[in-house]
Amino acid sequence: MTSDTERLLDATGWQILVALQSDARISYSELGQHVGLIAPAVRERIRKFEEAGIITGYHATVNRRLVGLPVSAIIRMGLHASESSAATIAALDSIEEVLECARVMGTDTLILKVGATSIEHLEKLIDRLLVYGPLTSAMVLSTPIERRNVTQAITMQAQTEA
Amino acid sequence: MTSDTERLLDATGWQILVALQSDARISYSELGQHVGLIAPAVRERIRKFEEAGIITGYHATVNRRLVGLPVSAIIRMGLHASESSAATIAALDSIEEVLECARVMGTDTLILKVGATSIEHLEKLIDRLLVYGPLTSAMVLSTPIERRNVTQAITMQAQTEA
DNA sequence: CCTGAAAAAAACGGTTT
DNA sequence: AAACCGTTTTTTTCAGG
Repeated sequence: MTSDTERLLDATGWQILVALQSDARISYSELGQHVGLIAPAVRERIRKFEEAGIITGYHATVNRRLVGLPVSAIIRMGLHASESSAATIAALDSIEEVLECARVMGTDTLILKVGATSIEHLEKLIDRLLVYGPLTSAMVLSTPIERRNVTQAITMQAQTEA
Repeated sequence: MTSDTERLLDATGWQILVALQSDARISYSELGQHVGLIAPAVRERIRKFEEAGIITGYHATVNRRLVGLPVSAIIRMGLHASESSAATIAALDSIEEVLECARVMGTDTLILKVGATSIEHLEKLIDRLLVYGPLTSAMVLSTPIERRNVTQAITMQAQTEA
């Protein structure tokens, strides 16, 4: 955390950040009432968060099951000797079923989260991915923790432990 | 996809859904101009999406590195014979560093995404998680695909393939 | 799904500390 | 530099068709 950003992240700043993680469509006025500021002040704080790159976007979350993607899987993959990491990532970027992709250090090289309409669809997707490297697939049964807010507490906990 | 939801998911409905995934704070008026509807009509469409559970929320995304959580890891875990899945999930739910958790079918039982302030913090977190079962950890080096919109195309592709 | 009016919120500029 | 205040403009909301 640079000194530039920590100036923005006082108690009020964190309150705003947490509120927007919980409900990105809250109005500046209502948010202001929660944190004890007037709407334009809230607006200005948020603008600075965006400018600093602290807030990278606002996104609606959709229930994939209800829109036709009931199947999810987490796929770990290595890379064939012939496949460069950059080329593989570029290829994955063009596969819409790949919802997330992390480059990791460990047994595997990439870990993907994918969505599919059916088991058959998933099978075909796996075939397409096998081109780039060996896979280890795990079907998602449920998602007990879908998304957790980043709070000031997490970052403070480390300091008290240190 | 039930018949109840697919009535909402015509071409316009999908346009709205994709737009809100890209920018959850877009105004109804602006969204209406993109999809060829007037603001109240857009508002009503969105209300139905929320009512049907298709849109589950609107969330700001924060750059974890800039707010003090530069370290991320994906941790796969089994469960000790003595630990029930429900109890473990409840315990994980109280650990703020656990940002996501999926129950999976495969070699492992749970797959977590965690955030930490430092390597030391991550090490202590792993110690706390080890209580519940054996772990396999992979440090995240980068996230080439952070989040991809769910589009109509994905759900259609399967139909054309079938 | 559109129309039109009322209410609310956002955006803008100027002022204070 | 940051928050407040008041005004203008835009957006949202709600009635009815």
